[in-house]
Amino acid sequence: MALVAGELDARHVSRRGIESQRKIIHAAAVCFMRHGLEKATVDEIAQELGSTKGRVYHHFASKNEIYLEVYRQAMEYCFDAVLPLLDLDIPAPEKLVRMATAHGHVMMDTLPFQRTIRLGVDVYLRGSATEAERKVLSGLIAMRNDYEALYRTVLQEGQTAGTLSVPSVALAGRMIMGALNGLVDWYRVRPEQTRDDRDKIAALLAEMIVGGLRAD
Amino acid sequence: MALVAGELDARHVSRRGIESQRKIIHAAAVCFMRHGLEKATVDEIAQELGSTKGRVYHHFASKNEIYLEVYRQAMEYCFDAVLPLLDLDIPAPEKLVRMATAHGHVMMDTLPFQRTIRLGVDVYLRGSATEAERKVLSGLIAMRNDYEALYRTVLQEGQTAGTLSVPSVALAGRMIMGALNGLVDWYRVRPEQTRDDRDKIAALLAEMIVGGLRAD
DNA sequence: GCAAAAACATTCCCGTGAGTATGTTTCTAC
DNA sequence: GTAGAAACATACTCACGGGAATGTTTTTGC
Repeated sequence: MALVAGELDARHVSRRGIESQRKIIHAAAVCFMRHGLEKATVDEIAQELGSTKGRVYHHFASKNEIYLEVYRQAMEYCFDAVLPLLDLDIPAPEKLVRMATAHGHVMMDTLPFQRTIRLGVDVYLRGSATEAERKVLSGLIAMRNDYEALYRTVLQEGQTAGTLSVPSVALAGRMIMGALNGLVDWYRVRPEQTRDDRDKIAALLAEMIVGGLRAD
Repeated sequence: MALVAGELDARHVSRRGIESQRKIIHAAAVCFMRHGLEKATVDEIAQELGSTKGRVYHHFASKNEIYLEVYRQAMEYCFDAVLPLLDLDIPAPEKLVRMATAHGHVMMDTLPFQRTIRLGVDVYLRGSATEAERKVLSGLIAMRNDYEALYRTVLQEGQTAGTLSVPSVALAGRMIMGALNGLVDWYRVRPEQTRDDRDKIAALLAEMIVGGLRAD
């Protein structure tokens, strides 16, 4: 049932239904972040909505399916923020800084989602997943690889152009992702934090990361 | 029961008992890495030992306690590798590279342990833990903070000495940890991988990370 | 060599939470 | 306005796994 990982089937879905699904996904992300993927119960997700389990299982076939949808949403946030920057006609180092900054912002702005996919990644779903679910998961992992490939592309660009000094594109890509994704481990949303604070975090982080790769 | 997080009580423990505990901890780390903290059952841990649940519960009061011990062990590995380097009388950038390299090696060499603490961190144990367990966990988190502080100390050293250019010591520390710990997300042990391969990974990674912080 | 304690194995209990079955309400189409 | 389907709520089932209870073997101290 439901739209498994964006598989928009032809089945008629009302506006209200879509909106309900959106809310469930979001509530699930919050619960997953709070208690982990397993500890977060479906009842709890429903309660977060001010609703009951019936609503959740009307829109999703299983808890796994919800998780997969959170995953997909998280990846979409990343792509939406970074893809537009690729077309910019600027030197690779600058482009990389822009991409890293954007990614940092996404991490902070969509924290529950990003933290969720970090918790489970591929370890969750082992065994307890159906064949179909595993297939969706493979697609999502491929999606994440594609995303990371964007960075590698720019790294290679800079290496070729001579503006970057990258001893290993693969390793540099890993390093960038690690440093940026680490944000979800320590960043905490605080009410007194302004937009400016997040800007500064993202900018400084991006500059430090790319700094080690600039050609001197 | 058992040595909760190194709390070596006066109770007499035989050499055989100690060894048994060690094996349980190690088997648990492997299982935790494979299936996550919740999915990994105590029965499975016992099976990994070629034993039964009775053995496990003879040495540990709960599954949580095992997890805490894995956590502590993981941190100890880190400290053991990095602490000696602090006394070296070399410039901060070099020292930082050495520390980062050592940390990278630990990540790869003790993968199951490091991956385990990454899975749960503080999210696991929420609610289902006893007061005592939570207290031990706090201690372990403090331990991790202390470890990260080692890096911040050297960062500050370099900044003061003028050999490093660190806009934010706190943020730089986070960045370094993120980039290094990210290793456990993508590094996979492969039989054909030599010691040399790991050396190269650790060295390149460390250089890229610190490179962005050197004073020009 | 013999208690007694440690180091296990075996068996059982029982709460928890995913998923289901079924009822009730609200919307939509005609 | 009235079927009928979508969108929920309520109540139930049932497997799984943590931990306890209990039995058995091995080690250790004297």
